[in-house]
Amino acid sequence: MNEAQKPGFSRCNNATLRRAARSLGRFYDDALAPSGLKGTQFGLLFQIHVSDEPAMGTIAEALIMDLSALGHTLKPLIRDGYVETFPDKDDRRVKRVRLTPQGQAKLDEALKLWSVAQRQFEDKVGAEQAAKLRAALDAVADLDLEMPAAAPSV
Amino acid sequence: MNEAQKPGFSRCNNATLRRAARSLGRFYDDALAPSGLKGTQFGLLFQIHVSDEPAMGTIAEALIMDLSALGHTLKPLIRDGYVETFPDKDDRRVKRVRLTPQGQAKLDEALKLWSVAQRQFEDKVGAEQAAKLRAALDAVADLDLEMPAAAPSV
DNA sequence: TTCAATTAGTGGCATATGCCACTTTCTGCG
DNA sequence: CGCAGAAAGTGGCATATGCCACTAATTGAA
Repeated sequence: MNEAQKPGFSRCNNATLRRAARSLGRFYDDALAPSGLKGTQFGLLFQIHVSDEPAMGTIAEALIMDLSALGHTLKPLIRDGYVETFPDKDDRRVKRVRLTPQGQAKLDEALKLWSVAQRQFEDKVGAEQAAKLRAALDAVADLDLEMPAAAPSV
Repeated sequence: MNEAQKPGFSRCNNATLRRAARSLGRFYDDALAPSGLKGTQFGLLFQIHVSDEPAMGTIAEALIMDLSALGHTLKPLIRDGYVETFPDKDDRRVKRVRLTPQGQAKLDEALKLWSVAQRQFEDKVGAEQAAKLRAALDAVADLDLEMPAAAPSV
């Protein structure tokens, strides 16, 4: 790859991040394939699992994803019977989410496959390096980035 | 966010990466919004720009994306007149891609918006840190990760 | 030369994500 | 109490990505 190609391109933090995400995503997807889950779905099931019947908004916030996107992503998981929703007792606007027994089982199954990929990855880059990378990524994700927004004088 | 939530989740390198990508993606998307381009489209136009009438396969390889995905992503850009394709002179299977004059203009326009976002980001995390992060991400993207693939004895 | 295998793309199908407009509930204030 | 405004989701629409099956064009070897 000559000077003009990747280097110039990779100065963009966003593009570099997406590129890495596509690459790693395929790897984890492949690893999880036997379970029938995608990496994203696995992550979502796991997030639900470690939370306590979270509200949709809570999940969306934790994963930094759009609420409606979460709704869309949840649909196949509900359709396949891995997840179910129910209204909050005190606020009928709130919809809570939990794993079904099948969802729990599927997650357990996927966790085994995930471990293999995770270990493989960490063997390659080093557990320490991986942890640092994740920390850096979390920091980036939680940055309070905002466009100058046309600098309102007020 | 208590112990059970983000920390457990964020042990997954893939999930952490996607989360950061969603977050940063929105930031760059917002910045580019006035141009009408998404971050991905901007990246794609730029990649085409710095390459020399690349074949689709070449672009897909550089961006580590599926060839068919590239084809899909290219469609809106072609429809909007920013990009055009033409067959390779020597190999009729190969389809080459280039920016139209409008595409070039749009890229120039978007580059200004991109710079603002890029600068903003680097002011926050430090240019040095950002460069390190990109290097780490490129390293991850280019890792030769492969599943044991059921260890074929042959 | 001829045909099997390989290579480059396409189209269909499915998930991943976002934004926007709209509905339903709540909340807070007058 | 009653209504304006906020908060939580939904549905529609569009792009982002991948996989698979299939077509067209090339290549390599018999």
